[in-house]
Amino acid sequence: MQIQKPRGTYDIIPSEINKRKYVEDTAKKVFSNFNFSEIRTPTFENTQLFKRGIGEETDIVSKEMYSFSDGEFTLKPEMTASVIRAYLENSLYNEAPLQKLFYISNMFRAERPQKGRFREFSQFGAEAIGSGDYTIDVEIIALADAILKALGVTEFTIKLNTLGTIEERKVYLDELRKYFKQHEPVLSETSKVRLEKNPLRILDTKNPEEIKLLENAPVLYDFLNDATKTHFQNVLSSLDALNIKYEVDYKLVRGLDYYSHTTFEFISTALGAQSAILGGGRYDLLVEMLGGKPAPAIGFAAGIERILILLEEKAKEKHFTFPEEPRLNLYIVNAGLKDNTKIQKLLLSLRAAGIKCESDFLSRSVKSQMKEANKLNAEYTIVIGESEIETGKGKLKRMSDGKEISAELGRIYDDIMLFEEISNKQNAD
RNA sequence: GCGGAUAUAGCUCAGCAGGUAGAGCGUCAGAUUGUGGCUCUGAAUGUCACGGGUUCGAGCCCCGUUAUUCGCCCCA
Repeated sequence: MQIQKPRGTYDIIPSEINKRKYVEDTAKKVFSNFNFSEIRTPTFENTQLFKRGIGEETDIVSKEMYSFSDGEFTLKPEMTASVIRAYLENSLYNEAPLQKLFYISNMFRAERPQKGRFREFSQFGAEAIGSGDYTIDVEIIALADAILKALGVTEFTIKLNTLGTIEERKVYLDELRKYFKQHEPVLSETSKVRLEKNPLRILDTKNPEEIKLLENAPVLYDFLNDATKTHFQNVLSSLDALNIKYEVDYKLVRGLDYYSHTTFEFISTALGAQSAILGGGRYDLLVEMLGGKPAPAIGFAAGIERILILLEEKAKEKHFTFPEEPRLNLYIVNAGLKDNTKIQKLLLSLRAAGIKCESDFLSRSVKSQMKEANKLNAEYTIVIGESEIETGKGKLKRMSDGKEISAELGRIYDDIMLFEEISNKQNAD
């Protein structure tokens, strides 16, 4: 048996790489337009960072981490904790009061793979650290929205909620606990555990009986104070003004402990069980939890594989095409030269001039090389054999229409330019 | 961690009452002397996922393993 890739991982072969590049490049462009700066952090961190930053009781930390060296280190399961750690460790707060950071990176979670879920997966995301102003909430949501739209992803719904502050939530959680205690027999085993540790997450249940229970459960929003409500309403009215459509979902809770105030998810209608393509929210306490001077922050992360699934489906239905890699400019056919250093010399000078070019390395026939040039979608070909070497001249052929002009081997670059010029003129006439 | 489905050439798949495999696409090579795309001709490639069992005989039946996939949990 051959060795296979580990479960939940994938190879990106050359014929597929353009898709991923498209997503990454598009995201980068939009991040840059929003004046977010890229940050990169190590692939693994001290396990303690995630335990403190994400929360011991979360699924990610309690059962999905890839840890090694006796648990000392862990492959990063998400980026936010790492970014905050780097923000603190490099004292970025001293460089500017507001840091707008973005990342594109792979993550690791030991989950059971299924559609749109892998053990090694990629996210792009942003973190804005230093502002508690609602305007940055809007900026972050608008940024996420802009990237998806720039990518050509349109079939999604933005769901918004506010989780308030810890103090507000405390009061609410007591009420919620009381409510669920009354109905404890109906609760599932996992919900019973959550009742003790994090009752908020029961709101996230998919169990039909529990959903029924939720209808009469106390609603968090009723327990929030005016400042919190105003913050949230300001976010909503700004989004209205920006023409960004959303749905408020008071049952939207997120799986990570650090969220407060605004939270959101971008849900696709076309993805199956893993419908969230992007998620995020405000986390005003995380910086302090990780040992820094308190700083409010908000961020999001988007699943690249899930976005790719959506785009691939659109491409299949011809509603979308991925950009291709730049084509080969020139293929030099070796017509029986045993010593190919002359050709390689040519290749080198052309490549140095920015021409993407290729020749034969299999000693194949002229015909085969022409076929190869055609397969590679080369713009031009030139056949070089003994006589071309002697005369220093050859015939430059344009593959799109088969036209040829004579070219000097010493100045193929110029001849290609000349070719374009001549035919442009002809087209103009 | 728990359920369901699947596992035949690089890809998509066919195969049968159980008699040691086929198509299309792709790849490669040819169709007169050093020139592609269309067409035609030909070729290569499979321990039919792995291990065991039933049988005179298994890709096809049974068991196990592994992998893939969809779902539960949770998340991007």
